[in-house]
Amino acid sequence: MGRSPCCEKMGLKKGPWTKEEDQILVDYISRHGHGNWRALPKRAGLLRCGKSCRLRWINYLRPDIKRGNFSHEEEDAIIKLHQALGNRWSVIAARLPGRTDNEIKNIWHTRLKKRLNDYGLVPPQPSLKSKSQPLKPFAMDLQTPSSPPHSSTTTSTDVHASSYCSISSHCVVSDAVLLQSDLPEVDESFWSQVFSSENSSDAGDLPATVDGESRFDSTKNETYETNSSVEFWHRLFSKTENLPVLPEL
DNA sequence: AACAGGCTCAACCGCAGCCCG
DNA sequence: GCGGGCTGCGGTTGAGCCTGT
Repeated sequence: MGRSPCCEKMGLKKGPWTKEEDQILVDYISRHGHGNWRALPKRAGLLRCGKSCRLRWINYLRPDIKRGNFSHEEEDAIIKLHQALGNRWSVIAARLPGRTDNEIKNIWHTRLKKRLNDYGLVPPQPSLKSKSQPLKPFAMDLQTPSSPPHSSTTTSTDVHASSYCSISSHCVVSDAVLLQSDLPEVDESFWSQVFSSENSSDAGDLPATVDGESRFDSTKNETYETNSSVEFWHRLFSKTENLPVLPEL
């Protein structure tokens, strides 16, 4: 095994990327795909290591990256998923289309963790040491409550959710269970649909907080106005709180 | 206006696991 | 089955920005 030597080579640039470098990388990948990351910088004419190129592409340049503030729903989803999955940022990111693991990790450490601490709800340190433990995929249903979760039976892979979930919406539910069956896979087009309609005349159908403007501010002790998404999570957890708890993931 | 402390986030580091010869 | 190379992941860092005094 051992560490890849590519970043140790002399003469490779480090630090913030310039617009020119970004452009070169985007141009190259859009034309040829990334292929072998290690070989990419040389082929593209970049004085960067492949690792750096990969990170820049995945975390910043990818066309499907959704920039901007996290919505209330996304923050809730992160909190819940973190409770269920632990620090498996890439898995959490996979449930939040358009968001990167790095971004989610940052949000968690800078805002959400602090927010939970403010409420005296210290997030547990999940005992998920092994990356190889199988996780049956599920997805957070972040759609509006007008499209209710799928009704179906409980499965053995239901994910135990948190007692501190929905802090941002003041919707704390104890020992709730996030059902895989309640959380259908998110269509990758979902976010683009939601956020493209955000500015449309149909935006009234969307949760009031989806634009991130009316976020909860724990430092000011302000709450979100009750909105449909809050009701949705409340319904979800209320509906499921008596269901059996999963064994540890 | 200046400074200090806090916060954010892009980027780096190093390990672990997967893949392939 | 083994070993080396590559990729992906999570933890950490630090520069720049923000906010309060």
